[in-house]
Amino acid sequence: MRYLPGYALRRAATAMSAEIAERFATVGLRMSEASILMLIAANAGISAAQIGRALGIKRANMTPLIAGLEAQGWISREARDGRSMGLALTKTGIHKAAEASRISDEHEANLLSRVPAAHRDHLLPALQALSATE
Amino acid sequence: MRYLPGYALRRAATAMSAEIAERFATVGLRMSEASILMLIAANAGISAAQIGRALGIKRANMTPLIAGLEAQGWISREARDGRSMGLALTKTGIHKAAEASRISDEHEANLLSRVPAAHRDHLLPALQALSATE
DNA sequence: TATTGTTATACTCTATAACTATA
DNA sequence: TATAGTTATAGAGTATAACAATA
Repeated sequence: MRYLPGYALRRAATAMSAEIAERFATVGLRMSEASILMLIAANAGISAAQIGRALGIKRANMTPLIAGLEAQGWISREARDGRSMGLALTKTGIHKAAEASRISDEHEANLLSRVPAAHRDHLLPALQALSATE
Repeated sequence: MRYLPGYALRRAATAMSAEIAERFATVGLRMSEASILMLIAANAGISAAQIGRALGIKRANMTPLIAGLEAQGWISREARDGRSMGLALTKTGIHKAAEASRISDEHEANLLSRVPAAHRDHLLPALQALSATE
């Protein structure tokens, strides 16, 4: 069973997700929260719906996520127009997003270091071919 | 964000898992059920605890899975010793496992076909390096 | 003591449906 | 009509704790 690419893909993703989730947890973040903070850091004023589309999170599931980040004092919301809110990081949110970025970078570097050099440069393009929307 | 291997890994695994889940659903199977049926097909007499270890499913979560497969009439249980049960496929279970195998094979072939030829042979060893227990 | 199977429970992620307000 | 945000809800997957019976 281990020789099946699809199976190996799920196992590797599970293992790597568990690893970065554990790293994010050390600073009190879940993976979704860390991803959202980093996305807002790079795109101030982005809306919840736009984040959902970028990260593949349904609108209905964004609501409690955004509310939680706001309750922690990490993001602020300001009306863009009558129906959408622009999101931005607060001062502590900027710090939190920086922690998330540092952890993400460490994780990505660690991940790549575990792939034998002969295969390393092939991993990303292969994975991108699989998640390409047809 | 798309250029991060860890992120691409999660996205690819999510996309491929959704695809095979949809394929399995056409024959009334969930991914976990299909995996268990295929594992029993290749290892008659295996126990629930052994399956759990092989597939990364906790013992406590195996119980309702096995009960469901038995309720469908796909597997039978026979005492191996006083505390463990050997699992085997019934006649309809053999048919169901064969359907699962066919779907799995089709999915794996389709998956590989989507990876550019230059990267194809590198995917499996790269993924295996990531899920290797250290 | 360790393992098997079990029950109960809970958390996360994901999904759909329905609603209001606005573009 | 389509979009944004919200609420309620449900199904999976996964996790721990505890227990009885057995190895």
